[in-house]
Amino acid sequence: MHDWRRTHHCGELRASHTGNLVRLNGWVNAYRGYGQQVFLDLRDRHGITQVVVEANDSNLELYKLADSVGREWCLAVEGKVRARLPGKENTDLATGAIEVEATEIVVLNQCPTPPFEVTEFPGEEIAGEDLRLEKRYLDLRRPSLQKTLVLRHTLNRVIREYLSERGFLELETPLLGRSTPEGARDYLVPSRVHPGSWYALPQSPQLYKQLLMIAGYDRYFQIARCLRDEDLRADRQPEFTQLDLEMSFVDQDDVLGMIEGLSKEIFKVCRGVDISLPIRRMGYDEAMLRYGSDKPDTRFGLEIEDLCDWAKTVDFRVFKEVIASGGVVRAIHVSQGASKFSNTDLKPGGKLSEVAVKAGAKGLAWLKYEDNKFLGGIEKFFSAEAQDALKARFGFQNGDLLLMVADKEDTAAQVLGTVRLHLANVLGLLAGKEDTFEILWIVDFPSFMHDPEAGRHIANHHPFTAPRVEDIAHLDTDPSKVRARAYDLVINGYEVGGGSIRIHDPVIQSKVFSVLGLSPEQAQEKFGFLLDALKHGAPPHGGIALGLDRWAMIIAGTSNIRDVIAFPKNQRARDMMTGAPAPVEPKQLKDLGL
RNA sequence: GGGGGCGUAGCUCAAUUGGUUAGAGUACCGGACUGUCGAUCCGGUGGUUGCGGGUUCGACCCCCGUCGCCCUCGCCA
Repeated sequence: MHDWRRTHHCGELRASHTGNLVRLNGWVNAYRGYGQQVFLDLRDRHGITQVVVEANDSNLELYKLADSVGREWCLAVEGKVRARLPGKENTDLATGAIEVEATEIVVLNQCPTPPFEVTEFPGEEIAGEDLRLEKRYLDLRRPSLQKTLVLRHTLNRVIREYLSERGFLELETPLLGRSTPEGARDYLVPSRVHPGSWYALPQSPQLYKQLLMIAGYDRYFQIARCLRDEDLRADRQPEFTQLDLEMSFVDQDDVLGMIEGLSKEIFKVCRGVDISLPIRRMGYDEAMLRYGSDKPDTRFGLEIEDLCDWAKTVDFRVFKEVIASGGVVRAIHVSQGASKFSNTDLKPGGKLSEVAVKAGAKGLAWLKYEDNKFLGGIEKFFSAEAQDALKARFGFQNGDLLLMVADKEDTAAQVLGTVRLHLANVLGLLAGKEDTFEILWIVDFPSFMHDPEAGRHIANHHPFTAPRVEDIAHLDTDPSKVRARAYDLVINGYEVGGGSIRIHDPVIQSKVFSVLGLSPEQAQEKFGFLLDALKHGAPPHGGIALGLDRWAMIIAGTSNIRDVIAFPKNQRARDMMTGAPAPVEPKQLKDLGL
């Protein structure tokens, strides 16, 4: 072959190309020998084309070569496009009307028998993930994984177009920065020039983008890699990608509105789904009360009900004591749930009870309603009137189940939030919801949470989040009452974005540092550059960051973040393919003074 | 660091709850076949049951330790 370079890709040829002399480059997806014929499916990222070699008197060499190739060999094929025999078209392939009758084949590279099958078959289990991650270059040949990486590209493209059209500048910020207190554990990089000193890789470009606002770049975005040295989860990687965005001279509604428009565009282009605007907003307190979570999955019901008023009226010591000590009694009513859980599941040590206990509950109280009466053991503590009130409150039907938790408010919320998600899984409430996207803003977060271990307040969002104007007075008196001008974006129970209006007043910023237990000296030492910058005509500004890996997960319909990252780390933060992290040469350490 | 699950042929899984020679599908190798398309049919190779120790007449199975992978809590401003 004088030139092996392709004239077409493997998803391109149609009946209209019949008679053309073409060259294809690709990988052997499948081999089918049939007597004196060989069929090869040649695959590239665009599609699959069938190549055929028929033995005759003059092409013995070619036939032998075609008969000898293995899966995943890389080939160049030259041949003539011809229509398939009538009735032999393959409607499953875009190129199924034609085939290429090979006149010459060049083996660009061989491949040993792959350690797992690259070809995917519906309903068939693919190889284990650790093996696939070790040979990721083969795994990434799978069409489904190629589709998710194309999605990542489309997502980035939509974002760049949408924001550029609206006057945003895509600007870059340093990877080598300064370690700051608060927040996640930093990845550190030793300085060779300054032995004993360290750079930190960014947890986010937070401070730089605020400084860009102060510098007058009033609409900024960046598709930024962020790094946090914390333990991994199914939806968390140590390095991940955020759409980082910041705007000057805006309030909360401006940022939310901009992201709502962008979200609509993303879903339209990347998923073909039309979401309706505006996106629902829910206060943090309401989310915690009704769903026991600040990132509620609202695709199903099972909402949490507060039973304090009712619990006060009953003669049940457990409830009485909890209420008396300032706690709450809350419940989930599971319609027709009684038969789904045996008394053994519900009793202490039982499956469902353990879910609650592991989430922090002391126990799970329960009532079944069968034969028009309550059963479960604790119903004897409830008077007929109390039982009637309960019945009316939930509209009890025979077969219903009530799960109750009495505890401190935050514990009760967390426990029932966990139980609620568990119930949804066990009861299959999310089946058939693959195309449902429940999007909502969570707003009005408390600015600070008290950390009993450290004996101080910690920032709920981050230390640069502006308090609501009417709450500023509480900074000096009772910081726990301060609500933040912060917002999280939640889709189907995933936190996919979070941001805030920032503090642009150096006095308030200093006050917040003080609430967080930073002395003026410490604040000056760690954040002096920011406090100084805020004095130099800082504009009001705010922004948000979207977790693009999670967006890609949701749009791609996977619950595994590694499915949407080309070269992810495993759960112990190791790159299974390269073996990173790995020891380095002693000389490298010496150069760094380590 | 805690809790849970898993580890058997290259791959995906089974092995009747401690019992004879650890099986199946697929992949791979060989053979047959001129319209296949997850080809089919016939035959074949392939096992330190993650690793180490223990209990037992006997261990894939039970016990102890250890390694690895996954989920989760802590952690993730």
